[in-house]
Amino acid sequence: MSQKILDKAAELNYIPNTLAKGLKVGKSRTIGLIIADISNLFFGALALHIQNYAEQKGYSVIIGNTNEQPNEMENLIKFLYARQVEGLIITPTENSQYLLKRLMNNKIPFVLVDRSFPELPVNSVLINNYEISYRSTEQLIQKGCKRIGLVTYKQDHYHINERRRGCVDALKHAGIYDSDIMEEVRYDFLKSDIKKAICNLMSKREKIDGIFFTTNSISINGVKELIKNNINIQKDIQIMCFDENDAFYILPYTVPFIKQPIKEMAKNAVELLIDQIEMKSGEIENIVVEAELVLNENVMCQ
Amino acid sequence: MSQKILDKAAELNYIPNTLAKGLKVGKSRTIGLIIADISNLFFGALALHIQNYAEQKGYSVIIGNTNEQPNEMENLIKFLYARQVEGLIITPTENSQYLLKRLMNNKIPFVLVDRSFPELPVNSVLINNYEISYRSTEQLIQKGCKRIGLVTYKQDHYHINERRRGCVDALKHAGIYDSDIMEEVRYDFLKSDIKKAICNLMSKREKIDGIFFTTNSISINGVKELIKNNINIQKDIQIMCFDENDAFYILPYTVPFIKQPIKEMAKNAVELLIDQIEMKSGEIENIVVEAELVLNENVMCQ
DNA sequence: TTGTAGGCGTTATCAA
DNA sequence: TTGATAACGCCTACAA
Repeated sequence: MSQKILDKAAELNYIPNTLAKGLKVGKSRTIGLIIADISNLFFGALALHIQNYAEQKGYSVIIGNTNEQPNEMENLIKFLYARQVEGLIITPTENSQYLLKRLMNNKIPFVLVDRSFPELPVNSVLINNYEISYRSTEQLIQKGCKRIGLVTYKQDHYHINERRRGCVDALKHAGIYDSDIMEEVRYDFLKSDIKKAICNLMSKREKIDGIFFTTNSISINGVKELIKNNINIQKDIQIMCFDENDAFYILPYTVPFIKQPIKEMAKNAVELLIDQIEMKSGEIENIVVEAELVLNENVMCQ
Repeated sequence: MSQKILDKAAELNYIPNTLAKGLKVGKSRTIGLIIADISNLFFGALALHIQNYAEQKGYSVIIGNTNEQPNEMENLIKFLYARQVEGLIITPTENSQYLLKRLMNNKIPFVLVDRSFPELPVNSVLINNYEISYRSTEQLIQKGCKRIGLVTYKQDHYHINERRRGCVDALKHAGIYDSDIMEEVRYDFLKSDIKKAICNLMSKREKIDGIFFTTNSISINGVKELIKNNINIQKDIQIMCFDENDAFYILPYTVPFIKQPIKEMAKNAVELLIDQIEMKSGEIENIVVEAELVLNENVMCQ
């Protein structure tokens, strides 16, 4: 092309209109990100890393929040579809399978992150929930715990149930499983339910000496509640938490936790989606990234 | 219009192409959000609230991260401009005034949040940095502190300097200001510099009995460092932190902090920008929202 | 190499 | 009311 034109374009610092370009070539170079609960630190970090990787690959990200509501998820999909997103990264809400099926019928590429529905043949990026929970529970047992309780959500999410199953299996394997100290809390009444759960656990005749928390929100609130009740987390009871939190580094004792590789999850999700979009792969992929058990003593001393 | 057509459209569940519409009417219904440091919790929360409010108003948000680098900010502006954003919400980096002037010349609507340059006539949403810092320092003094140190960033951000000035003025007013215990840390060497700063402060011949931290990252790391050094925050020293953190609720003692009204900042920024975009107002506005001093005792008991 | 025409999915305009 | 047509900014394709 004429150099003069290029020069003049540079001089006027011409920037092509991505929208018009997109309209013509049928590609928006935009992906949609559907997050279940943006107020949750884990999801916030995930969103921002996904955003970062996508941008590196030349894609914009439009983020939306469902507050765990399937109908919000439905609205969001419409909103994003109208904006011609080329694909979606989704942390699906409960009972949203019908929406995913619809996406599949419409041949819209998407990848699930953090959560999935094992009965659906869809792309996903998950952590090894069962194994890491099993191993972490073993860790508690190794520390000498003989009576370990569990606090989990009363809901039907595969990834959470896997965590529970991992913990329960480890307890059974050690011969110390007791269904009486498995507590369930509701998402919508988290604080009050955790209060009750901790109260229940601590008032058992046979004293509890360990607790496994299956999510970060449960962990934080559980630890708060224990402290409020003047229970010495190092001495009276051992705990195992999900996800990192600044609070754990600040406490005068160490709190072991399961650290999810958020960056890696983000990277995998973005790459998998872009592969789908750019037709590099038509295969369904289920990527499992490994979470890490952080015992923390080392961290405090670093 | 013919009802039949509408019916058929609904049946096929037709969703208009927002991009084509945007191309035609010259409006993308998208705004750009430029964040200085997305790994910072404060900015993360801010981003997500802005995202939420904007969506409520029918706008999409494309978020970008500058890592405090002006040249990244320049790239982002191009990226967003190419995507026809109708306006920008920006947490500007240091020395980015030239970029803002360029935006003004090009008549691109934008709003600064959290940070601003008082010498530039631009829309902004800030908190009352000076006043809240002054009042918070008074609070420390009222608690009985006689020798209060400060840890702040060694950088030229107006909002941070205002916090420092508020603290210093309160100390001067009480006749206990000592420039020898004002510590500066570098953003790029935060952890090691804070280690040094705390070490410096604690080794003074005349013992320190209070510290004012001017940002959330400084606060967290400062508290960590104090704990690591076995300094009893309630007994040996009083502190004042910026921004909320889960960790503060979990500690066995109470940590007073300055709580920024993040939601309100987000709401104001979005509304102000949309007013500008939709020409409801051509006036420059400088909105100041009030931060809150949280003394925490009440929170622990709730 | 350079120029021209057509079309992507809308909306606005004008004519019927 | 309805239908036809042009235009938004870009890209592709074909022609000169």
